[in-house]
Amino acid sequence: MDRKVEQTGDTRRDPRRGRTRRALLDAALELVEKKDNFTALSLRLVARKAGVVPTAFYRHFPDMDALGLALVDESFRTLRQLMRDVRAAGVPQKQAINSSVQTYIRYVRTNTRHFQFVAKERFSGSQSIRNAIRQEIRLFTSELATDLSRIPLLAKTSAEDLQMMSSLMVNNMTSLTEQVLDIPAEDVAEEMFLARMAEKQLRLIFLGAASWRSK
Amino acid sequence: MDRKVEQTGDTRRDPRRGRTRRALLDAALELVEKKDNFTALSLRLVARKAGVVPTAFYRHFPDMDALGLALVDESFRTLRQLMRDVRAAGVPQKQAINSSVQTYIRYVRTNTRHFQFVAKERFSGSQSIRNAIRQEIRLFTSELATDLSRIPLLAKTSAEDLQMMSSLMVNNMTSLTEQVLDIPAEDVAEEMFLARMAEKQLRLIFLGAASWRSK
DNA sequence: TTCGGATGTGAACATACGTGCACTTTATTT
DNA sequence: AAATAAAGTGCACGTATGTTCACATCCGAA
Repeated sequence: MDRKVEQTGDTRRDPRRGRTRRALLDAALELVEKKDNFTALSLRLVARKAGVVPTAFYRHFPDMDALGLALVDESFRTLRQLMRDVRAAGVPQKQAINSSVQTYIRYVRTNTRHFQFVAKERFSGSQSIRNAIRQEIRLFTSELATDLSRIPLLAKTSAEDLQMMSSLMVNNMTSLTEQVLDIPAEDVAEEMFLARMAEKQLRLIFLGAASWRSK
Repeated sequence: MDRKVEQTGDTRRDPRRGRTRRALLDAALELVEKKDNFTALSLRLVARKAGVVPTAFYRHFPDMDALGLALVDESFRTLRQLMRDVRAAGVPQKQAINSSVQTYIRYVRTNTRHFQFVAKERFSGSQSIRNAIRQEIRLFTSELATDLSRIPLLAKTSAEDLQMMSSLMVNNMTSLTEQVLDIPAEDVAEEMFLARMAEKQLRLIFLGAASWRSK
């Protein structure tokens, strides 16, 4: 954030910096797939994969943790983009559930490495990374809750109950994500099965929400 | 399992073996809390914490991965015990949901370290550990599905839909578990809030299941 | 063209790790 | 009391890691 120069010619001076920075981020993402873990990566390993000497790492990040935080940021930036697109198309009604799930799965597939990273680090990452991820998910859930409040059927549902419902849906999406990541990309049959299950689960949740009375 | 001697005097010869084995397992569990990760632990670190020289480790496990698998086994053994207790008390009806959630949370609290371990390694552990955990959860979900099938209201629900519902509930439990683990044990207010949310979510799921028609 | 800061390099350090090996200790079975 | 196998020890090795420092190279600004 405070990285950019205050002058206008930032893009002309940065190409080199930008490139190895990207290379480091990509190297880390790629290595997370192979080495089970982000914590399991070493600064030297990442630098090596990025085609750079270990000490060059420090020119871009103070330590591995900072790199991890950058990855969290990146991951949710793309997710937020998706959310915005979906929101622009209107809140999914029961009819639109199926296509939404399909879209989402395709999205997860095209951003596998970022989702893998988040799924893995969500609970086993460093303290700061865990916090960052949790914070993003919290935000995401809240936004979904306000989306829900605009559905006529849920117009008079209490704020707490809306939050409860959206967290239920986010849970479901999260779990779907992790299941999709856990099967090979070629197994389309299994993927379609997962999709059908997720659609049913979402539909069931909507059913429950429809007949929900605050008690 | 093939560890016990075939003779009768197993307990007289084993105390030493049994004790350091336990010490190693406990050391690992304790260190997982501090070091974010099981993969982040080193054989030497665990041995040190267990009060034993590194090479002694090999007398009990071929490598760290084996230790991890033993921990998975242990964790789910206790969870299965809980399941059996609950089942003995009958499948929770709507009235019993609240007390079930309370019971479960208390259970998570008294077995924090095992649950922490599973939550962390579920996605970021080694291949074999991930598989072991997934297998256990799958089994757990299936058992819950057959439990659900015994509820009169769901008597004529298809097997697939039952599976779908139980996985929805397991997701919810999983997420509750992880949320409970993420707040300090002293924060009873937040814990009660989580409990109330989880109860509502379960109730909503039951509501949805009740008005579920196979399509 | 020259200058200066950003980016990348290379060597070196202390430290930690996994594992192999020959050994001592311990406790039970004969 | 002697034998034996399991459990624990101590030492050594090759390898990997994070971080330091002084130095080289690049490239836009002056």
